[in-house]
Amino acid sequence: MKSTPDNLKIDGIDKEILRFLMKDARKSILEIARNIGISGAAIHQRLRKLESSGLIAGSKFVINPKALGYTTMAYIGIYLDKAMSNPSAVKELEKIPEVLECHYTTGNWSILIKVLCRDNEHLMQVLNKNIQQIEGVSRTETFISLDQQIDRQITI
Amino acid sequence: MKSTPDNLKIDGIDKEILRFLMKDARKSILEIARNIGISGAAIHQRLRKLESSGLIAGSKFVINPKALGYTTMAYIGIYLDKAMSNPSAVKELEKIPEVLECHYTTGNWSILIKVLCRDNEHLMQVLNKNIQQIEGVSRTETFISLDQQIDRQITI
DNA sequence: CCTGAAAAGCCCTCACG
DNA sequence: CGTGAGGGCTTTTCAGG
Repeated sequence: MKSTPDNLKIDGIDKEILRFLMKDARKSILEIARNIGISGAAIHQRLRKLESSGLIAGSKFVINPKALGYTTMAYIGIYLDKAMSNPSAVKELEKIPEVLECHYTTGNWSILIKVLCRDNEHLMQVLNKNIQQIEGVSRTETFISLDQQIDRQITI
Repeated sequence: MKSTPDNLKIDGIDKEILRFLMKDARKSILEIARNIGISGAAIHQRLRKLESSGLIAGSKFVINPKALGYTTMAYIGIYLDKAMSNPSAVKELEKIPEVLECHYTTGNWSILIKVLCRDNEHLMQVLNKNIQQIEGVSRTETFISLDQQIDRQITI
């Protein structure tokens, strides 16, 4: 089972290890060890501890959407009819591959989603043919990201 | 309708390799090779090709913010005075570690940001003591994410 | 574009300070 | 916590089909 957040003690060396791997998940343990100045075995032990603590959610290759021709990112606020339950809307949104994030939010909308499309025309199709077709979706508000200027993880 | 730019040719095997690594960046080349059914050397060559094509933006360890006590995520729409330039606002936002994303958007706001805070009180402090203090920020609208139900990358 | 082989390097465990 | 040593696996390169 998971350990509780309270018995999680990460020191400066743990933080250094994490900072290296958050930038490059494929960096070798020995290279990190040489950078920090302790043995590979020590890094290995600390990593196992960090993994079993639940702090590490996994690792990912990040692919560059622009290289695949996906250049239009947008946020869409969705109003749902009162009769429409959030879970069944999410189930439909999951089927749309262009939907990368979905948040159940406070405020005007029921749902806020992030979509990634090839271009504005593609975005329009996703809006008209996919999102607006979902039962219970009454209205949407779209905000196109002209430029993403910050993209990072939590600072450790 | 083309889905990829012309100079980039990725076939089914490339896609399989990427799908494995997008899920787990530390999966070994040989393990991928065994799954796909070709030699490790072939996977290695294809990975080098994919890296030099610009398709791969990097790799990341994903850490679990909840394990660090960060449980409140929110989106904040920011209105800027006309006199305030976007780049100088972004420069200030970069200094706030709780700001994870920053988008220059069409629509009502000048800027849409994503923040991650420990709790609602921390969010309030970030709003009052950091964001509202930035020169040129006239008004903000905050949407707390009660639950993030989808979080994924582009489908390959 | 693939392969298998071979050298170099890394992962992981262990016994111990 | 830390270490260094060692067996086994991986990475990386290369000549060849």
